Amino acid sequence: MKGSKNTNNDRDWTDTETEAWMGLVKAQQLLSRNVEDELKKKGYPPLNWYDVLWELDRAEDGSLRLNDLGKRVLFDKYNVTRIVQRLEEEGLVSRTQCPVDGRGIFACITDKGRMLRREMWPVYKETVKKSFFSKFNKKELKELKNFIERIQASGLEETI
Amino acid sequence: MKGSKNTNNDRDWTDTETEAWMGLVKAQQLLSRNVEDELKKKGYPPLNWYDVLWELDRAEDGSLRLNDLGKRVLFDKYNVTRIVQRLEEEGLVSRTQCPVDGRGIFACITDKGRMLRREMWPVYKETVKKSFFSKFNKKELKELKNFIERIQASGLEETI
DNA sequence: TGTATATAGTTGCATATGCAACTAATATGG
DNA sequence: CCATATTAGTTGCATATGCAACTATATACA
Repeated sequence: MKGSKNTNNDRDWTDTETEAWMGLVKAQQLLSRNVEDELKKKGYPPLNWYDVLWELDRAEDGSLRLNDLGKRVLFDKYNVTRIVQRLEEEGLVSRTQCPVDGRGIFACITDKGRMLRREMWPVYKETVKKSFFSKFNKKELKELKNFIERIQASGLEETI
Repeated sequence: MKGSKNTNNDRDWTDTETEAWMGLVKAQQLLSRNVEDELKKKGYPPLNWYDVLWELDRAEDGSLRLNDLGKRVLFDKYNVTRIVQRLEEEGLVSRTQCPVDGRGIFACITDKGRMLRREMWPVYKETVKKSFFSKFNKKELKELKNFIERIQASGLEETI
């Protein structure tokens, strides 16, 4: 009625599976939180903003349809509307009507936006490097990358 | 002035690093979202709740100090207060004063709470199995687990 | 012992997110 | 060309989260 491994007719995952899953979730949460905290500590905006700026910065002409942007950063459309609105208020992004599709709106990163992203980058970079990359050598990292890519590959289809 | 790899004096991460990092973040977000959606679709409460119930269910006596609980599920303390409050309103958890530490509060899972968790489990389980475990064989999974554990190990210290 | 400091938990207020209903524009199919 | 269904984006309202200030207990230490 007790024992250390209690309540276990849940034993339909192996320990390895459970640990892999839990590990993945916690690891990502921890790492993201580290970055988030670091940014906050230095007075920068949240990770969300960085992600959006980054996607825009690297996109053709520094701009994307809200729709596309949303897919890339994995935000729901109403959140895209809102974050872009906030970014616009800060002058980091501008919004323009799409000429060919009357429904479409482009978000376009401004110089100020590019600057900000560039300032945030070292903080981001160093944190991830310290708490993630530093744990692996080149070969391992490549293996890890390959593993992770396999998850994603089909994860995407699921969501469509 | 253009080219496909633009804006790149950010080249202080290798491609592998960038992809590993981005992959990790996106993969976890996608997977969690899949689970979340599946739960919602079947009329169950959010993943948050599941995580809390799970930690309590497997804990000694089905109860934990809010503080400990928070550490395990990676919530800030005010969010612990609140989620436990909501769970209590639903009769899934009860709160009791800690006898030895006057500041401490225990959250204790109720039978109803255990039941609910058990009902949610198959949904959770199947989703993760389908979108995660199914991509790997036993050996690979173990490797992946080991990788991930390495991140966590030190990630935790960072946050203390 | 008495004072200072740290820890556990809560709460008010501001902000962010989720949901569902809405507008406007495009695609589809007769 | 018209009626209908889709898609992009927005918005009001409810809920959840973050922050900072607060209470109460516990610990440290002079």
